[in-house]
Amino acid sequence: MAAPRNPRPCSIADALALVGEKYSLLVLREVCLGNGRFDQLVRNTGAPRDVLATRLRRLVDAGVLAKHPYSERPQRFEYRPTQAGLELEPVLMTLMAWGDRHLREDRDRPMVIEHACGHAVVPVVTCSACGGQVRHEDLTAHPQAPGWTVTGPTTA
Amino acid sequence: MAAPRNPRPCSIADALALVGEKYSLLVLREVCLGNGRFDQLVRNTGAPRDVLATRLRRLVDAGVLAKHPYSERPQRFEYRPTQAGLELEPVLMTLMAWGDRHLREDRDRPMVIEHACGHAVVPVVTCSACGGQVRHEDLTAHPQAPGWTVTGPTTA
DNA sequence: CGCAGTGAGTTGGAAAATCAAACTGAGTCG
DNA sequence: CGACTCAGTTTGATTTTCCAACTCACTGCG
Repeated sequence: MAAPRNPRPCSIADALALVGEKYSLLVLREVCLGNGRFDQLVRNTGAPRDVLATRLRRLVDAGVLAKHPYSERPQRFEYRPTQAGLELEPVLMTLMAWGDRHLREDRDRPMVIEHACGHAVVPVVTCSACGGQVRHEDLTAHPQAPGWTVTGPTTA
Repeated sequence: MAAPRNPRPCSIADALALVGEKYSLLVLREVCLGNGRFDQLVRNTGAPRDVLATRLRRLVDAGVLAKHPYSERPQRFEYRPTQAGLELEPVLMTLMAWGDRHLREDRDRPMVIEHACGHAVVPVVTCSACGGQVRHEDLTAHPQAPGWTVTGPTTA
């Protein structure tokens, strides 16, 4: 009885519950750029210090970031991405490309990422099975949990 | 004057400012799945109704979603992704794959997306120039704005 | 007609998160 | 010693979120 809130079970939701809080992905961006110190993170993300401390704790606990000491004696740490953290970087790249494309008319992209091949990265999401692009019209969703359809739950 | 907070200028930040608020990407997920009606969105995302209304307004204003009437007289609408919205779907797919990989040990993925090629989508982010995978170790960042380095601003 | 029901929100107030600035504490530098 | 750095923590004030209840337009049903 009483279904308080049971939204669709989904790894997108799970992922966002972890890294979707305000500033978390900006922290990851900075950490991937090599700016892993607390005060750098404050400056570069704009996060309030207390919020940042909270986010960092969560991300470390979840295994997305790890703390690395860069100085004993005046004990100092630096945050770095774990393997899991690094694997989120393609998500950031794709999001950046989307922002560049849709949130800026002109060519004033504030940051360009260069790929090992020598070109500016323009990420394309592809299907690992066929190599083709992952586009909406080529996708069909198959919810595995009972009761969760894609055309509308209809509940009954 | 007084520089209150000027974080790094970046399209990731801009994109997140728009679609990074709680529930926004879940709304987009549902809308891409074809569940674009208000009450469906409430049920499937778990968002409070007032928050959902606020998010929908923003996403429509920003051109990520559009309102489509599916009934005159008892005026009823449905939200659908615009082209810009659809182009965010690959981001969702990549995020879902990350969640499947890192937030679940077993193979109980709650939703499987099938690609036109017949296989379950396992998205890979590639460089459009060379076709190679976009991985951290192959990337070099080039901030375009002055004062924003990748090894630490140093401010001075 | 009268009245329960649906869809798409809006309203009101309590609870939680965010924000800014000041503070702490270990330790170094001059 | 006194000033400074870094990595946070504390303290209140401000904003958001959350939830339940309510509205409004309209559609059946009997």
